[in-house]
Amino acid sequence: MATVGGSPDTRPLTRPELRAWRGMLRSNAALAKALDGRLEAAHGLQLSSYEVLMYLADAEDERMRMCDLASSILLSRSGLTRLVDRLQREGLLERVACSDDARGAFAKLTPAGRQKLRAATATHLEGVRAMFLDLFTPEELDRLGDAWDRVLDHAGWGCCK
Amino acid sequence: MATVGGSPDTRPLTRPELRAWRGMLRSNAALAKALDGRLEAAHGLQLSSYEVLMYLADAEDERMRMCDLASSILLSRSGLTRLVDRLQREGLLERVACSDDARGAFAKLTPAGRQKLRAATATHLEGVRAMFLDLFTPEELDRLGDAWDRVLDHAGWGCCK
DNA sequence: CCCAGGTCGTTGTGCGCGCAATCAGAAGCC
DNA sequence: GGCTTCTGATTGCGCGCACAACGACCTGGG
Repeated sequence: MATVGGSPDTRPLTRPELRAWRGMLRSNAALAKALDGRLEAAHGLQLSSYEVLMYLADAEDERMRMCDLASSILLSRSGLTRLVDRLQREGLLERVACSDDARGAFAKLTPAGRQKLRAATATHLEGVRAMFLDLFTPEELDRLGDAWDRVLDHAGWGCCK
Repeated sequence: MATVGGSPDTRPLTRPELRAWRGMLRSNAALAKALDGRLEAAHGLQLSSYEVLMYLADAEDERMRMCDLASSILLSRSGLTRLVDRLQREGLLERVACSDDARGAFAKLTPAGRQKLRAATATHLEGVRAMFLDLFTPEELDRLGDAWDRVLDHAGWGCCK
């Protein structure tokens, strides 16, 4: 029926394959849009802004190099520059010069930023749990985690990005 | 230690939770970027363009209403208008008036579009299999499919969007 | 010491997207 | 039939992002 020949698998996706693949795309889109919308509505904060504040809060001394921050939140360096610009303008973080590398710059959380993050975190975590985590048992979450590790590892993102 | 009180679960994410959640975000980003890059490099086609052609090819008479197309590929109507503009300019599809609703318009695959899709599909499917589907057993894919259904169902996307 | 090559952050530019407004046409109501 | 109301598609506009180019700076080899 299908094209015969041993080339790298190009058959159309089977139903289960389609379900697994397209479901992931749609779920991700739905979750991202919903969570971003909630955060925006409740605190006037973009999801990407939230991620910046969150990584900063987790970092030592609440500060990170622009470069590391960019790769943490999966953004280009130029994109991060502008994002940090906006957050600085809102007073949620500040730029701090780097003493041992005059090229470098830190983004550092301000008290206002810390407070904003606390409020936003409640909203965000509540959403993540309600729309995602709570739908699965701990065992299922582990399975999912394994799956992602497999994907990221195979894509070469576990190590170099 | 943590804040005591029975409010809707706002504790920080546990390690397994974080792994399941952030892994999904990163996997999705990695897959999307990689697949889009391949498609772009091999055929000068965006992932979103590919999706349009694909849905058209699957549709009856290889044509779909703009509206349906937009919701299929999770794009705003205005976004789709421009995307179809571009694809039309490249000759991959054409606009066809709708006889029973003068407001409506169809996007219809051209022979060139069909051919382009055939070539791109090989690249795309190969990528999806290599980077995602092949990493899982059929049983695991079913589990994943179940997971997505749960997420989408709970988000109210199974029915109304 | 000096220079080549790499890295960090910023800026110019273009692109794709969503939102809101708009227009044409359909659908319901009296 | 004439009115309001709704829907499909397009357009104006602003935003956030990536890419490429740039200047400042670090680093290693001669």
